[in-house]
Amino acid sequence: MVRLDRALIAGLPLFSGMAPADLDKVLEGATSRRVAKEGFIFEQGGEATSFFVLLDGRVRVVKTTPDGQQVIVRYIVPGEVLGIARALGRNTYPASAIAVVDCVLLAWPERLWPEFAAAFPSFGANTYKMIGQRLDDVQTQVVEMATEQVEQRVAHALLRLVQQTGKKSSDGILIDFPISRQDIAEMTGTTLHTVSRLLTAWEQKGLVKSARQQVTIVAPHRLRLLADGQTDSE
Amino acid sequence: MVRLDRALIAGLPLFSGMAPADLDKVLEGATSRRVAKEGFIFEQGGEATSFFVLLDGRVRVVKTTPDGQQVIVRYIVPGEVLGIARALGRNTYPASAIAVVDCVLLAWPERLWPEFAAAFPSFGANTYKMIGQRLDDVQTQVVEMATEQVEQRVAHALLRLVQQTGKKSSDGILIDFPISRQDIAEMTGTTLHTVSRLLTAWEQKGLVKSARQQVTIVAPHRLRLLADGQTDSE
DNA sequence: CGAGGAGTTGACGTTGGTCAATAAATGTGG
DNA sequence: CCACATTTATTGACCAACGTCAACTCCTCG
Repeated sequence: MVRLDRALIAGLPLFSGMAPADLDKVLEGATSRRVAKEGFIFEQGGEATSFFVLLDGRVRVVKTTPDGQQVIVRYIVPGEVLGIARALGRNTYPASAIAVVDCVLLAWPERLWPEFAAAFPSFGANTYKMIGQRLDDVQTQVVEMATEQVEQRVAHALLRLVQQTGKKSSDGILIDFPISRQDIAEMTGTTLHTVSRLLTAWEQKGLVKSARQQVTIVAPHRLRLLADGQTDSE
Repeated sequence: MVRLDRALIAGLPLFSGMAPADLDKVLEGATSRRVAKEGFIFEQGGEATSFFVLLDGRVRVVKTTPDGQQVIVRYIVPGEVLGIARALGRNTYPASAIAVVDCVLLAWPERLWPEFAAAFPSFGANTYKMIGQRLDDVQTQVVEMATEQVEQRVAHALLRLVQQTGKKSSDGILIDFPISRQDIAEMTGTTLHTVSRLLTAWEQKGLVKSARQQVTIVAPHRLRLLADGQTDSE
């Protein structure tokens, strides 16, 4: 068994404030896991056996309705936690997690969560913070969906992705993983057609550049104005 | 100072599993508070000083957008907790809480939350469960907003209210607090006009009965079918 | 009794979804 | 390396859901 290096997790918000020796103890319970692009990390409705930290890659968290429609709940970037269903009192996963690109994760059995929370005080506090942040995010999303037009919602979604995974490129800021029109539609509750039309319109105005499974934000500031409801007199 | 009786909180999920002596300790930090109908319990953006348990009444939790639009995030019924912002790492309230009818609450200074969590293990576990439930609720709401038509969303909202606060009456199940068309609209991201039209249509079909600030569900099962997308061939 | 809040309803217009056809890019097997 | 299938994206035509605007009624409270 390969010994995992504590440097892997030392910098993560969830483990911040913990002593090096404690980090080693945490790592004793962990196993590392690779998941190929488009592979499932866990599936909606499946028994919640493990929770994860993403070390490398991108993960898409998706909820599927009984009639098969999909909604992308969030994207996960390295350093974030996923699959903490049981820690929150559930014993099945409420959504599916899918590798957007090849991914590397650490996995722990769910039963260790309460042990960690009991043994390491900062772990518990960090958890509350993280969940609080997440609750906030999703509540903001509800407000957006209730009050904004599609154009604003899509703009907000792109800006959030840029914030999370933006990478400077020659043309502007690139969303650093493959993302289709369909994906954006599933994040914002619209259709790929409408997203396509919006992106081409924005491209003509010089706000974004897009290609197959790729979006670059050229003028973030102007996109933000649009997202916040400026009717963009042009 | 009036001594509060531990029976007030003994039955609540948040405090379940705690010893009577511990309940008394918890109550030592509490003060009771009355808020008149339409009064604010706390305000969005205000410094988070206290968290609360609702003992009697109904509370509406509302988020207001920069341009003044309102979204009703949830309704609180007796026994539930509200205002736990700081426990989740925030120091301002992310929404406003307004008494829908005259209310009685218990209030604790926010700084006691971590103390309770540290001193009483079941308190921490109960908190996780509660937050988990709430996260789940609001995520379900996002999925609904993304995939359903207005009619289904309104139906789901009413069914949820019935579940939470339904009271048997001669005509069916009454939503047991004053609720306007505007309120329902703010829960579902639509307009009072559309809600009004839906309710009159449903009333003609015998699904509901409505009056000023009052809704009674006559045929919950048929409303559920409608909510779940049966196009209701009639 | 008057005013303001809540609700209803009609007419109309717009947003954005549906349907359909086509093109471009990517992967696959021979 | 080419032919073909598949996935992704674009774009036009059409239309329905639902929001907007406006007028009016009814209830409740002071």
